Amino acid sequence: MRWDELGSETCSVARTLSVIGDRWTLMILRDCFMGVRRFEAFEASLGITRHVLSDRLQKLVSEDVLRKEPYGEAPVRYQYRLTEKGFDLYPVIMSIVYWGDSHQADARGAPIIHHHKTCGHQMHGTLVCSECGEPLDARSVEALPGPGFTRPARKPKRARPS
Amino acid sequence: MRWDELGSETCSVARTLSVIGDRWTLMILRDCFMGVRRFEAFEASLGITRHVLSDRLQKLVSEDVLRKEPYGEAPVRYQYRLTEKGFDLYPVIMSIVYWGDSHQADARGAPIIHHHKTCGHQMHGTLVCSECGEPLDARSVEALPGPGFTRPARKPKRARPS
DNA sequence: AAGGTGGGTTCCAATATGGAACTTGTCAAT
DNA sequence: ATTGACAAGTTCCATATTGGAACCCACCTT
Repeated sequence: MRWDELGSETCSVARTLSVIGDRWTLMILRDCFMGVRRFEAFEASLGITRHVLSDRLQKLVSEDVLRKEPYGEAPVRYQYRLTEKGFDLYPVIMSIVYWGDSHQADARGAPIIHHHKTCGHQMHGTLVCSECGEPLDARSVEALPGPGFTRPARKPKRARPS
Repeated sequence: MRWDELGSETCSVARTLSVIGDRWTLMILRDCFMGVRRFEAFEASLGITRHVLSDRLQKLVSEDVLRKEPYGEAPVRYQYRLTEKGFDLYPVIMSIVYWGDSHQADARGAPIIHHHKTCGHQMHGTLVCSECGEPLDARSVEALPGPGFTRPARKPKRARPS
């Protein structure tokens, strides 16, 4: 399966990864959530090549995750900002951050701590059940076919020449 | 910045992505959470090439996200299973699933629904504050330097020949 | 011994990425 | 009116990474 076919899979993971699942896109989005907006700022922050950055930003804009808006006048400059759809990726980023803090941090601890303005505490994101509020773990969740389910067309094993 | 340098960045997103942030790894992990264990089963499910699959499984094993265990006897077969560290990626996968369900599903709805055995409801994962339990959104969270923080060494802009 | 299976490796062509230089439009200073 | 600077890209080429298919090997089964 090639990368551009992923988006048409009957799987929300595949569909999401067809948008954000490449080498650099999530790093770009991390920067967006940190307030980075300008082309050169992404470049400096990420060490990504301009070529790839340009390509990824365009893809994110075409997927409606970012929008490109002009600002200033004469000279007009552009900034890339998260759309609501892009904002909704916050749980993905925060889950990634927490896993990194838990499992990939050096001895000193997490590089960044998060402060919840609503309650005033230092916190991390926790995934809970939308219905009962209990923390989720894989063992207590069953996956069942939903309304958009299509039985995967199992690719026939390539026939060996007989 | 090259891919193999990502892991040494002072950022939990970068560190996490150095482990799971490539084209196929998250798809492999999705399969793991769905109960796929054998080499050929991953291949059939993903349509990934054997070469890349082999490489990714080895990387995940070396990062302690999966472990390779022999089972059966004569012939010995192998299976790849999630470690606890791998299991902890569940929130990442579920956040990705929910975003895909919300924004990339077709008109029929989500391909998979989730049933929480603990409470008996159909549900999705929600990210909440670990302290107050309120749903999180980016606007209500401040990021501050933590114990493992190191001021990023800003790469000097390459000097233009004067 | 011939064929099947699981779990890989090897090889080559096609893609994608890294690195650096070049382009375009606009401003600001000399 | 030129020179230089800056933001935001594009272009070009060398190097890495993938996709696709074939090959390998140990161990069954018939």
